[in-house]
Amino acid sequence: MATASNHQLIDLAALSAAAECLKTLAHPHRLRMVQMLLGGRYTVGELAEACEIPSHMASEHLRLMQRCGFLTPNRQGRCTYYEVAEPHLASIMKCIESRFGSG
Amino acid sequence: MATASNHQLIDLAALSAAAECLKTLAHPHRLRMVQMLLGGRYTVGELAEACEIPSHMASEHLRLMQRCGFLTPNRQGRCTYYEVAEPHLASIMKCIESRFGSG
DNA sequence: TTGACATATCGAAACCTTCCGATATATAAA
DNA sequence: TTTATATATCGGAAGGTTTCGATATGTCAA
Repeated sequence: MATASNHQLIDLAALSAAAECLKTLAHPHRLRMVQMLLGGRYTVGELAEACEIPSHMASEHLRLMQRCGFLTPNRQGRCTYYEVAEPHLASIMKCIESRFGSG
Repeated sequence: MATASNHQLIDLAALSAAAECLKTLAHPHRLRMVQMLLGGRYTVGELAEACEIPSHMASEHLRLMQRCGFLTPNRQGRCTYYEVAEPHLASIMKCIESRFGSG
């Protein structure tokens, strides 16, 4: 049976890694950034402006998300573009949108 | 177009609520509990034993998850059974399993 | 009522996160 | 080289989370 409902419990070490990633995602500004980046690439400054925070704080949020593999930076002249690097982010974000979106 | 890709950005207030919920989920013992409870109902003691923690700490984790609407308690004699109350938990957990599960 | 058991709550110590101002680096333009 | 712009990093203050032992509550059995 391919793709059978694999309902073994995940071991605690893997759950700790998952918890780390969820903790990283669990911030309103970071969620906004991820939601934007799922639709294309943006610079630090653009993301900062969308979240209404100073860009040095956006930079810090982006660093955290880079550290757990969600995003990758891509320097282009003076600007750094960030892009989504973790494909699972799209499906997690869809879950969040279906629960919290205005639809 | 029904179910068109609803790609408006969620407002920051809703993202804050989402972040709260994610933060609550973002703990290895709480993830283990949710994973178990998606397969049936369990008592505080059973969940504590599965996580290898004292039951008064399991009780605290369960209280947090109850507070954000994930679970509901159900007293039966001396035991309290907890059950999943938020249907979206199943799909979020599936995302997590597909990324971190041993499959 | 007493004792045993299951769960819940309290208060404090230890730890982690967020945020901020200041400063550093890296690139481009003058 | 100097200046301006964009991003990154540092150190510390404020606030939140986790964990623990101690204690309280709620239920059953004797």
